[in-house]
Amino acid sequence: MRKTTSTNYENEQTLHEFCSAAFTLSVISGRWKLTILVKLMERELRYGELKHAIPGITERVLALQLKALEEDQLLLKISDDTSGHLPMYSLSPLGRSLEPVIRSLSAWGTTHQPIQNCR
Amino acid sequence: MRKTTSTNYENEQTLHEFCSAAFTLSVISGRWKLTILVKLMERELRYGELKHAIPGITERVLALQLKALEEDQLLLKISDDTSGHLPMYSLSPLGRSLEPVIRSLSAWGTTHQPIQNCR
DNA sequence: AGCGACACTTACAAAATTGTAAGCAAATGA
DNA sequence: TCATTTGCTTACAATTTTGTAAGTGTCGCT
Repeated sequence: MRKTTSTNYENEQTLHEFCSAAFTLSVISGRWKLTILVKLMERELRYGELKHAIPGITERVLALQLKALEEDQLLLKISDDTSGHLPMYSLSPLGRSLEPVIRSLSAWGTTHQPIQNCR
Repeated sequence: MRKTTSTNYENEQTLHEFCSAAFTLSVISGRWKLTILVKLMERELRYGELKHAIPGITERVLALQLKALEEDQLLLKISDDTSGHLPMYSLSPLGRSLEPVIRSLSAWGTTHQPIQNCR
Protein backbone atom coordinates (compact mmCIF):
# COMPACT_ATOMS: atom_id res chain seq x y z
CA MET A 1 0.00 0.00 0.00
CA ARG A 2 1.02 3.60 -0.51
CA LYS A 3 2.26 5.79 2.27
CA THR A 4 0.42 9.06 2.09
CA THR A 5 3.14 10.71 4.15
CA SER A 6 6.05 10.13 1.79
CA THR A 7 7.72 12.75 -0.33
CA ASN A 8 7.11 10.45 -3.25
CA TYR A 9 3.37 10.54 -2.65
CA GLU A 10 3.31 14.32 -2.23
CA ASN A 11 5.26 14.81 -5.42
CA GLU A 12 2.84 12.61 -7.29
CA GLN A 13 -0.15 14.58 -6.07
CA THR A 14 1.43 17.91 -6.88
CA LEU A 15 2.30 16.76 -10.37
CA HIS A 16 -1.24 15.64 -10.97
CA GLU A 17 -2.40 19.16 -10.26
CA PHE A 18 0.12 20.65 -12.64
CA CYS A 19 -0.04 18.13 -15.38
CA SER A 20 -3.19 16.24 -16.17
CA ALA A 21 -1.26 13.96 -18.51
CA ALA A 22 0.60 12.72 -15.46
CA PHE A 23 -2.70 11.95 -13.81
CA THR A 24 -3.82 9.88 -16.77
CA LEU A 25 -0.52 8.10 -16.79
CA SER A 26 -0.91 7.15 -13.16
CA VAL A 27 -4.16 5.31 -13.74
CA ILE A 28 -2.84 3.25 -16.65
CA SER A 29 0.69 2.57 -15.54
CA GLY A 30 1.44 -0.73 -13.97
CA ARG A 31 3.04 -3.69 -15.62
CA TRP A 32 -0.17 -5.43 -16.77
CA LYS A 33 -2.86 -2.78 -16.65
CA LEU A 34 -2.86 -1.87 -20.31
CA THR A 35 -3.01 -5.50 -21.32
CA ILE A 36 -5.93 -6.10 -19.02
CA LEU A 37 -7.73 -3.08 -20.43
CA VAL A 38 -7.09 -4.17 -24.00
CA LYS A 39 -8.45 -7.65 -23.32
CA LEU A 40 -11.53 -6.21 -21.66
CA MET A 41 -12.13 -3.92 -24.60
CA GLU A 42 -12.82 -6.97 -26.71
CA ARG A 43 -15.27 -8.48 -24.26
CA GLU A 44 -15.96 -8.89 -20.60
CA LEU A 45 -14.04 -11.68 -18.92
CA ARG A 46 -13.82 -13.60 -15.71
CA TYR A 47 -10.80 -13.74 -13.45
CA GLY A 48 -9.73 -17.11 -14.76
CA GLU A 49 -10.24 -16.09 -18.35
CA LEU A 50 -8.01 -13.07 -17.84
CA LYS A 51 -5.41 -15.29 -16.23
CA HIS A 52 -5.33 -17.50 -19.30
CA ALA A 53 -5.52 -14.62 -21.73
CA ILE A 54 -2.45 -12.96 -20.22
CA PRO A 55 0.42 -15.40 -20.10
CA GLY A 56 2.97 -14.69 -17.42
CA ILE A 57 0.74 -12.82 -15.02
CA THR A 58 0.44 -14.28 -11.56
CA GLU A 59 -2.70 -14.55 -9.50
CA ARG A 60 -1.51 -12.04 -6.97
CA VAL A 61 -0.60 -9.36 -9.47
CA LEU A 62 -3.73 -9.92 -11.52
CA ALA A 63 -5.83 -9.43 -8.41
CA LEU A 64 -3.84 -6.32 -7.44
CA GLN A 65 -4.14 -4.66 -10.80
CA LEU A 66 -7.82 -5.52 -11.10
CA LYS A 67 -8.39 -3.95 -7.72
CA ALA A 68 -6.48 -0.82 -8.68
CA LEU A 69 -8.39 -0.48 -11.93
CA GLU A 70 -11.63 -1.00 -10.07
CA GLU A 71 -10.71 1.66 -7.52
CA ASP A 72 -9.98 4.06 -10.34
CA GLN A 73 -13.44 3.24 -11.69
CA LEU A 74 -12.09 1.98 -14.99
CA LEU A 75 -13.79 -1.35 -14.68
CA LEU A 76 -16.75 -2.96 -13.08
CA LYS A 77 -16.79 -6.18 -11.17
CA ILE A 78 -20.16 -7.71 -11.70
CA SER A 79 -20.96 -10.38 -9.17
CA ASP A 80 -24.58 -11.20 -9.69
CA ASP A 81 -25.55 -12.60 -6.31
CA THR A 82 -29.02 -13.51 -7.45
CA SER A 83 -28.03 -15.97 -10.15
CA GLY A 84 -25.48 -18.06 -8.28
CA HIS A 85 -22.33 -16.10 -8.88
CA LEU A 86 -19.48 -15.86 -11.27
CA PRO A 87 -17.85 -12.45 -11.02
CA MET A 88 -17.36 -10.77 -14.36
CA TYR A 89 -15.01 -7.96 -15.15
CA SER A 90 -16.01 -5.43 -17.74
CA LEU A 91 -14.97 -1.94 -18.68
CA SER A 92 -16.93 0.90 -17.16
CA PRO A 93 -17.90 3.83 -19.37
CA LEU A 94 -14.87 5.62 -17.93
CA GLY A 95 -12.73 2.69 -18.95
CA ARG A 96 -14.15 2.78 -22.45
CA SER A 97 -13.37 6.48 -22.63
CA LEU A 98 -9.71 5.49 -22.48
CA GLU A 99 -9.90 3.72 -25.82
CA PRO A 100 -8.67 6.65 -27.91
CA VAL A 101 -5.84 7.25 -25.47
CA ILE A 102 -4.74 3.65 -25.70
CA ARG A 103 -5.06 3.71 -29.46
CA SER A 104 -2.83 6.76 -29.47
CA LEU A 105 -0.24 4.94 -27.37
CA SER A 106 -0.47 1.89 -29.62
CA ALA A 107 -0.08 3.93 -32.75
CA TRP A 108 3.07 5.61 -31.54
CA GLY A 109 4.44 2.27 -30.38
CA THR A 110 3.85 0.46 -33.65
CA THR A 111 5.48 3.29 -35.54
CA HIS A 112 8.48 3.80 -33.33
CA GLN A 113 9.19 0.56 -31.58
CA PRO A 114 12.58 -0.80 -32.72
CA ILE A 115 11.33 -4.26 -33.63
CA GLN A 116 7.64 -4.10 -34.08
CA ASN A 117 5.10 -6.86 -33.78
CA CYS A 118 1.39 -7.23 -33.53
CA ARG A 119 -1.13 -4.74 -32.11
CA MET B 1 20.00 -0.14 -13.12
CA ARG B 2 17.80 -2.86 -14.52
CA LYS B 3 18.61 -6.51 -14.13
CA THR B 4 18.17 -8.17 -17.47
CA THR B 5 17.86 -11.52 -15.77
CA SER B 6 14.80 -10.80 -13.66
CA THR B 7 11.33 -12.12 -14.30
CA ASN B 8 10.19 -8.55 -14.16
CA TYR B 9 12.44 -7.62 -17.05
CA GLU B 10 11.39 -10.62 -19.12
CA ASN B 11 7.75 -9.87 -18.55
CA GLU B 12 8.28 -6.31 -19.67
CA GLN B 13 9.96 -7.37 -22.90
CA THR B 14 7.30 -9.93 -23.69
CA LEU B 15 4.57 -7.39 -23.12
CA HIS B 16 6.24 -4.94 -25.44
CA GLU B 17 6.05 -7.50 -28.20
CA PHE B 18 2.39 -8.15 -27.59
CA CYS B 19 1.26 -4.65 -26.90
CA SER B 20 2.90 -1.66 -28.46
CA ALA B 21 0.95 0.63 -26.18
CA ALA B 22 2.91 -0.89 -23.31
CA PHE B 23 6.12 -0.05 -25.11
CA THR B 24 5.09 3.57 -25.48
CA LEU B 25 4.14 3.67 -21.85
CA SER B 26 7.54 2.43 -20.82
CA VAL B 27 9.34 5.33 -22.46
CA ILE B 28 7.14 8.00 -20.90
CA SER B 29 6.56 6.57 -17.48
CA GLY B 30 8.64 7.84 -14.64
CA ARG B 31 7.62 10.36 -12.05
CA TRP B 32 8.88 13.47 -13.87
CA LYS B 33 9.34 12.47 -17.48
CA LEU B 34 6.10 13.88 -18.82
CA THR B 35 6.68 17.17 -17.09
CA ILE B 36 10.15 17.40 -18.54
CA LEU B 37 8.81 16.64 -22.00
CA VAL B 38 6.06 19.22 -21.68
CA LYS B 39 8.51 21.90 -20.61
CA LEU B 40 10.81 21.05 -23.48
CA MET B 41 7.94 21.26 -25.91
CA GLU B 42 7.69 24.94 -25.20
CA ARG B 43 11.36 25.59 -25.74
CA GLU B 44 14.80 24.11 -25.21
CA LEU B 45 16.19 24.48 -21.74
CA ARG B 46 19.32 24.00 -19.73
CA TYR B 47 19.69 21.70 -16.76
CA GLY B 48 19.30 24.52 -14.28
CA GLU B 49 16.34 25.98 -16.07
CA LEU B 50 14.60 22.64 -15.94
CA LYS B 51 15.40 22.39 -12.26
CA HIS B 52 13.70 25.71 -11.60
CA ALA B 53 10.83 25.02 -13.95
CA ILE B 54 9.95 21.81 -12.14
CA PRO B 55 9.56 22.49 -8.45
CA GLY B 56 10.18 19.50 -6.23
CA ILE B 57 12.50 17.61 -8.51
CA THR B 58 15.92 16.85 -7.14
CA GLU B 59 19.18 17.05 -9.03
CA ARG B 60 19.70 13.34 -8.96
CA VAL B 61 16.31 12.43 -10.32
CA LEU B 62 16.39 15.15 -12.94
CA ALA B 63 19.72 13.83 -14.17
CA LEU B 64 18.41 10.26 -14.17
CA GLN B 65 15.28 11.04 -16.11
CA LEU B 66 17.15 13.20 -18.59
CA LYS B 67 19.55 10.36 -19.18
CA ALA B 68 16.72 7.87 -19.67
CA LEU B 69 14.96 10.17 -22.11
CA GLU B 70 18.19 10.70 -23.95
CA GLU B 71 18.81 6.97 -24.20
CA ASP B 72 15.34 6.51 -25.59
CA GLN B 73 16.24 9.17 -28.16
CA LEU B 74 13.43 11.46 -27.11
CA LEU B 75 15.69 14.37 -26.48
CA LEU B 76 18.99 15.77 -27.55
CA LYS B 77 21.69 17.09 -25.31
CA ILE B 78 23.47 19.78 -27.22
CA SER B 79 26.83 20.59 -25.78
CA ASP B 80 28.47 22.86 -28.27
CA ASP B 81 32.13 22.29 -27.49
CA THR B 82 33.30 24.89 -29.98
CA SER B 83 31.61 27.89 -28.38
CA GLY B 84 32.59 27.39 -24.74
CA HIS B 85 29.80 25.18 -23.56
CA LEU B 86 26.49 25.24 -21.83
CA PRO B 87 24.60 22.02 -22.50
CA MET B 88 21.10 22.49 -23.82
CA TYR B 89 18.31 19.99 -23.77
CA SER B 90 15.83 19.95 -26.60
CA LEU B 91 13.31 17.51 -27.97
CA SER B 92 14.45 15.29 -30.79
CA PRO B 93 12.12 14.73 -33.73
CA LEU B 94 11.14 11.46 -32.05
CA GLY B 95 10.34 13.41 -28.91
CA ARG B 96 8.22 15.84 -30.88
CA SER B 97 6.36 12.92 -32.40
CA LEU B 98 5.05 12.20 -28.92
CA GLU B 99 3.15 15.47 -28.80
CA PRO B 100 -0.17 14.06 -29.97
CA VAL B 101 0.16 11.19 -27.52
CA ILE B 102 0.75 13.57 -24.65
CA ARG B 103 -2.09 15.78 -25.78
CA SER B 104 -4.29 12.72 -25.76
CA LEU B 105 -3.23 11.92 -22.20
CA SER B 106 -3.76 15.52 -21.14
CA ALA B 107 -7.18 15.67 -22.70
CA TRP B 108 -8.37 12.58 -20.88
CA GLY B 109 -6.90 13.87 -17.65
CA THR B 110 -8.53 17.27 -17.81
CA THR B 111 -11.87 15.69 -18.57
CA HIS B 112 -11.79 12.94 -15.98
CA GLN B 113 -9.55 14.07 -13.17
CA PRO B 114 -11.58 14.46 -9.96
CA ILE B 115 -10.43 18.01 -9.20
CA GLN B 116 -9.09 19.53 -12.32
CA ASN B 117 -6.58 22.30 -12.71
CA CYS B 118 -4.42 23.78 -15.38
CA ARG B 119 -2.92 22.07 -18.42
C1' DA C 1 -19.27 -36.26 2.83
C1' DG C 2 -15.34 -35.56 -0.16
C1' DC C 3 -13.04 -33.58 -4.22
C1' DG C 4 -11.69 -30.32 -7.37
C1' DA C 5 -12.15 -25.94 -9.69
C1' DC C 6 -12.45 -21.12 -9.15
C1' DA C 7 -11.49 -16.62 -7.23
C1' DC C 8 -9.08 -14.87 -4.59
C1' DT C 9 -5.64 -13.64 -0.02
C1' DT C 10 -1.50 -13.89 2.76
C1' DA C 11 3.34 -13.94 4.09
C1' DC C 12 7.46 -13.19 2.30
C1' DA C 13 11.28 -11.78 -0.90
C1' DA C 14 13.45 -9.58 -4.79
C1' DA C 15 13.80 -5.82 -7.73
C1' DA C 16 13.00 -1.15 -9.22
C1' DT C 17 12.16 3.59 -8.41
C1' DT C 18 12.56 7.69 -5.91
C1' DG C 19 14.47 10.64 -2.35
C1' DT C 20 18.41 12.71 0.90
C1' DA C 21 22.62 14.54 1.38
C1' DA C 22 26.72 15.15 0.06
C1' DG C 23 30.69 15.91 -3.17
C1' DC C 24 33.26 17.34 -7.39
C1' DA C 25 35.08 19.21 -11.75
C1' DA C 26 34.61 22.62 -15.35
C1' DA C 27 33.22 27.19 -16.49
C1' DT C 28 32.08 31.48 -15.42
C1' DG C 29 32.57 36.29 -13.13
C1' DA C 30 34.84 39.68 -10.18
C1' DT D 1 43.23 34.26 -9.52
C1' DC D 2 39.86 32.64 -6.80
C1' DA D 3 35.33 32.25 -5.02
C1' DT D 4 30.82 31.11 -7.12
C1' DT D 5 27.70 29.09 -10.02
C1' DT D 6 26.44 25.26 -13.03
C1' DG D 7 25.91 20.62 -14.19
C1' DC D 8 26.30 16.93 -12.81
C1' DT D 9 27.84 12.13 -9.75
C1' DT D 10 28.12 9.21 -5.66
C1' DA D 11 26.80 6.69 -1.50
C1' DC D 12 23.05 5.57 0.91
C1' DA D 13 18.20 4.89 2.49
C1' DA D 14 13.19 4.78 2.04
C1' DT D 15 9.45 3.66 -0.69
C1' DT D 16 7.01 1.22 -4.15
C1' DT D 17 6.26 -2.37 -7.39
C1' DT D 18 6.53 -6.95 -8.79
C1' DG D 19 7.23 -11.86 -8.13
C1' DT D 20 7.10 -16.67 -5.45
C1' DA D 21 4.75 -19.85 -3.01
C1' DA D 22 1.41 -21.32 -0.39
C1' DG D 23 -3.16 -21.10 1.71
C1' DT D 24 -8.38 -20.02 2.29
C1' DG D 25 -13.31 -20.13 1.44
C1' DT D 26 -17.21 -20.99 -1.64
C1' DC D 27 -19.44 -23.56 -5.18
C1' DG D 28 -20.87 -27.48 -7.85
C1' DC D 29 -20.45 -32.21 -8.58
C1' DT D 30 -20.33 -37.07 -7.23
